Amino acid sequence: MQYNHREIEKKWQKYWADHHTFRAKDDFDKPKYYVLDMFPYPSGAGLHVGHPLGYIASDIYARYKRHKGFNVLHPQGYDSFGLPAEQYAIQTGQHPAKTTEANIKTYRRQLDQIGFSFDWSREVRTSNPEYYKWTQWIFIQLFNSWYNKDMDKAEAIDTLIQKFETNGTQGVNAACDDEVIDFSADDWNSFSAEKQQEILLQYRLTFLSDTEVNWCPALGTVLANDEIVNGVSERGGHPVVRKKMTQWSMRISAYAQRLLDGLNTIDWPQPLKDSQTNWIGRSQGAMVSFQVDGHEGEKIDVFTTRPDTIFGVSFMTLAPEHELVPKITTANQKATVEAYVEATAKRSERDRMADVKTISGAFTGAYAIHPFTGDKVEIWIGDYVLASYGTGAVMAVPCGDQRDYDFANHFGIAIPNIFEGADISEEAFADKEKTIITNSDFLNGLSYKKAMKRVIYELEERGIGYGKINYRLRDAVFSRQRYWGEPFPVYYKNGLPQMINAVHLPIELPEVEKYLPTEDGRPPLGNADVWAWNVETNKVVSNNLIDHKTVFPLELNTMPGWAGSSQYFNRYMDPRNSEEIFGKDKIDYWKQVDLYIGGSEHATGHLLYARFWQKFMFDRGFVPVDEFAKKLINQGMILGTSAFVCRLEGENTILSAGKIEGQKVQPIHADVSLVNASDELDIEGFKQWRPEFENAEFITEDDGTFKVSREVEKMSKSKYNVVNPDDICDEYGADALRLFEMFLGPLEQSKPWKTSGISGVYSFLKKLWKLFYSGDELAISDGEPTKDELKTLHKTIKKVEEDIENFSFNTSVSTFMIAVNELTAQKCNKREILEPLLVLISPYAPHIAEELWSTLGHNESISTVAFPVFEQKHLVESTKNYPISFNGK
RNA sequence: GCAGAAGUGGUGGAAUUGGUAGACACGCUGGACUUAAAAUCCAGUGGACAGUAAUGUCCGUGCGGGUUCAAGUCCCGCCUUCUGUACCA
Repeated sequence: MQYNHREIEKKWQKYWADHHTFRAKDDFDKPKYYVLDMFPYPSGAGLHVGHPLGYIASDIYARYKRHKGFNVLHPQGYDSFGLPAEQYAIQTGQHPAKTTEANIKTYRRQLDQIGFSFDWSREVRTSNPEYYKWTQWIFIQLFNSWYNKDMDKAEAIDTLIQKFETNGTQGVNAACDDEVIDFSADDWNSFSAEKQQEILLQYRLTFLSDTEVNWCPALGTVLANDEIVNGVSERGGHPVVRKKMTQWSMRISAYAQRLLDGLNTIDWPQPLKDSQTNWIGRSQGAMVSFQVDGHEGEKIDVFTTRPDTIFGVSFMTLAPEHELVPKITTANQKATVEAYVEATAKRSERDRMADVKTISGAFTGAYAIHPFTGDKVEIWIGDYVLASYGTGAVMAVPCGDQRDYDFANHFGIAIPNIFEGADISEEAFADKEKTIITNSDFLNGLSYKKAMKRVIYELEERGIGYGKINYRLRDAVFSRQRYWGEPFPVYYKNGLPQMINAVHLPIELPEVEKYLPTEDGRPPLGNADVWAWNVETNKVVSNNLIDHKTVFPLELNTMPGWAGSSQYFNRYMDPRNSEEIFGKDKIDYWKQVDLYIGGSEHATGHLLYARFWQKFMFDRGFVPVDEFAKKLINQGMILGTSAFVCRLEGENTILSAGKIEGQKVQPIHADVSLVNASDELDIEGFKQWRPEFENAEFITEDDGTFKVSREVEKMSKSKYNVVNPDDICDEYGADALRLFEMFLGPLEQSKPWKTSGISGVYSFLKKLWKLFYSGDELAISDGEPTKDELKTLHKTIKKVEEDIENFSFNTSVSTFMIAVNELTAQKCNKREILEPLLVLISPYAPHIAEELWSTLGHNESISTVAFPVFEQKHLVESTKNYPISFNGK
């Protein structure tokens, strides 16, 4: 019998589906293991061979854990709300639900043919109302919570109301808006219900506020900071401008410190932790107030990480957008300042970033009073100070900060030196360790550390400042002006948001005529005719009925992409529960993801928000652990190996790779499917594919072949180097694809794909098959294995087990090859050797393992057969060559 | 600029703890089978030099130093590539 991958792979995929082989059981006595892939967005383009890399790795691990006796949860689903489907809807008028459904079908077919052991009975889709019901539910929980800094956790809003009722704001230590007012218990109790709601909104973990947002006119929506790359939208590369809008926000900043601390408790890659640490951006320093000379009551607050250098302040710089700028600018300087402010406003964010070197600014004519010396210091504006960070103002210490130094130099401002023994003639001195302060009154002679302590003490003593820890992390804007996302369970009464009672969820996305914003600039849901809430019937009703008494308008924004992906890992534990987001017994058993595999591009988006929601859910007692994923691995990218033909410049002559030396040529991408394993181009195929070269002259190598030159690039359609897993599965089979993807190299590294290499693993599978068959006959012996055969088996068990535990899947594939090569040489056909070998191989190449396992007479799937146990005694040698070394050789 | 990762044959990579560098594959070369090709199988394959040959000698893990009986691996200094991030006060 011949190895026929097409037949056996189909057969076993059907068997697994029919027998629900990979269904995770809620068998609470068994040890559990939860393996999860990052939520895929089902794009219209389908999968290329780079996408399944992580899925294959996680699948191997999941199957391995089943062999090891674990109850394995290995689910899959779709992050099915998102921009591309909506953009497509805008262009074609097709409902995004329809295209999403079609894309999911393609995705599912592609995933199925690779033989993954997913428990599809638990599939979730974020765009499914049964699922987003719980996304809306969590939103309501966030709305009904505040952050108690004294307890360092989120609490129900009721506990805050109690505090207000008994003591007012006295003793309340909460994460809240900046401009909250203080009041007594009596005040509170005399406030109108509306006023009380307005105040509470300033404390809730999700809240409405007028925020400066990143507005993308081309996409017609706001974008989160992590959705903007180099000042343009990540998707589409459209320009982004700042704009003030009323938006829902999430008070993630309340969790900044805990998000930072939690990183120490989880086994995630260091680069990923570093980028989260960076994004949170903790810095320790002090707030200092500077009075403005001649403007009674006006002060400039600055945050500084170097309060020890305060005696080196020789000017102040405000961001051009700073609110004080128009107030304090003198008549003399007005024209200059206004011109500068206007010029910076015009410069796009992108220009500002691209052009870091140019120093610009303007003097306001006003002066601030140095809080210690009482000296007058000039107040400047400059665009190197960002309005969005800190207070939008800095105390400039040119001798200790390079940007201040450059600014001072450029405008001829004095640079007083406050560092003992430091040379500041060329550049600023910023070495904290070597700092000794001088020319600084009470700080003279102190080191950085001592001076910090002392100056903060003085600032607090004199009431002009205080020590502070600042975070770069901003509260996350949670509203999107989009159609294809979760609707908010919110209606408006007198302009104040009201939560719909959770028992009436889900609030389903309404039908609209058009998916674009309305003509008067409201979000797409503004096009819906039936989008109002009746508080008596608790139903969504026609807009015509809005009377602001029993029928109210519903929220027009929808939630952002990360809403649905921030708790999906918990929902998988109990995905069909319609009473609760998940049962307590289920979450207590499955607890958290044990192994999470996905790309590093989610470092500061999904992975930060999901950790935030998990901590919130933990605080409120819904989940038992405050980190959702114990271990995380970032799989590397699979790159394409592009093929080029070279055309002689200005002529219609195309040269083979060996003929281009010394010639002026232009490289042209050739489709990789037209190139064979020896880099030879199918010239006729190429001519058909690019008819403009039909009459071109092809200069071949001396042996008559035409060779392309190759280069490793990102896999993309435009580079014609995309390889489709469908083709690979058809020609070589899923087992070969799985083995080859692992064989390419270490999981976490990026590596180039070259289809020619797959013949190696394919012939390995054929050799494995041949161990069982002699000609057409199954030839298996029940005889005693020899010493050598046992040695081969046991060293393979040892190595493969170590490899899987270390996620070193590439090396176990070579180990299999060595084992099969050795057993072939030994002419081994012993059941006692081949059966355990099949179990070893089955996580990697499950179809062939199942097929051979059943031909050995087993009626049950191999998937839960115990993993073979390594025995040291088989590796002991009877004779051994000892290498002897002289001088290390 | 900052942070992280990586530099090993023609190519992907292996060497998990400092102990025979290049496992396993791809490709290439030669051979068998075939009218021929594909497929399959067998042998060889880091470089240089010497020898008819078996074989031997030397050089070799980005570069320059160092530690050690012994370094791809450890230490110091540089170079290059990739990835992330950036006027963050």
